[in-house]
Amino acid sequence: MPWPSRKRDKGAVADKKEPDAKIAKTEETSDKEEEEKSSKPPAGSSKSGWKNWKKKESESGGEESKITYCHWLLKSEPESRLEKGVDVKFSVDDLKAQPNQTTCWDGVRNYQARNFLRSMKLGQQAFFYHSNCKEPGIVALVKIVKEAYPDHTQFDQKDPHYDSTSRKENPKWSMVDVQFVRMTKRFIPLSEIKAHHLAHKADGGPLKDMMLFSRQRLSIQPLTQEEFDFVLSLEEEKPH
DNA sequence: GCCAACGTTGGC
DNA sequence: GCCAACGTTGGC
Repeated sequence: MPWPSRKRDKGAVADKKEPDAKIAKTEETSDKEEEEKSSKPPAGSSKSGWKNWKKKESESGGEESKITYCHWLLKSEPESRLEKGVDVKFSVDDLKAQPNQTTCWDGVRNYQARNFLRSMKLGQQAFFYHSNCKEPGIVALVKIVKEAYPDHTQFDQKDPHYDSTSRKENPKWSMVDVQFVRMTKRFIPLSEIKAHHLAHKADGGPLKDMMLFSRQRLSIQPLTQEEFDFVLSLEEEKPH
């Protein structure tokens, strides 16, 4: 079942040696486990960390952590690049070439991205985004066909995303399965989305808070319904 | 290839 | 717990 797949998001944790203590305070506060679904501080985490996270959230998104997201943007690199000797390229054509045009989205090693992965629901749609390439932008629509389960690559020493600190009894990292739905009617370049984002920051339009720009390094990001609808409507327009 | 943004690490 | 150094992401 594990299809070969090389998604983006090597996250900073890929070769960390000493996890725990410190980490538990910083990112795990915001991201660790499932506690944060509720709006209370995770058990055993520092309050200040939680508060900071909440603050950051409202600053960048203007939304509360309560809102449930229904749409996503997934970054993947369409051009070859070696990571620990392994090519991490995974373009939309690579996705289409998979059995059932389905892949497991492995290799995510960033806590915030992981938590978004874990909140994905069966059938939800996502944009497939090409990053770190000549023409960054949205190329396709995909959907979640299997909800979060342990990412086996964290236990595989040969894998570039191996995490020696993760225990089988309590895996740190998750993945979902995604299936190709269709190409967008045209390529929607980052530059165009960004131009709308800038305009909307001035006039309060739907892309004013889009995470692609406020959390530029996050490889898995949620979109609000309005953001999703607006971006999708761009495929009907003439390119410019 | 450059480098800004930003997350992580580790000394103090 | 602060913060400088460091490493990675990813646009350009």
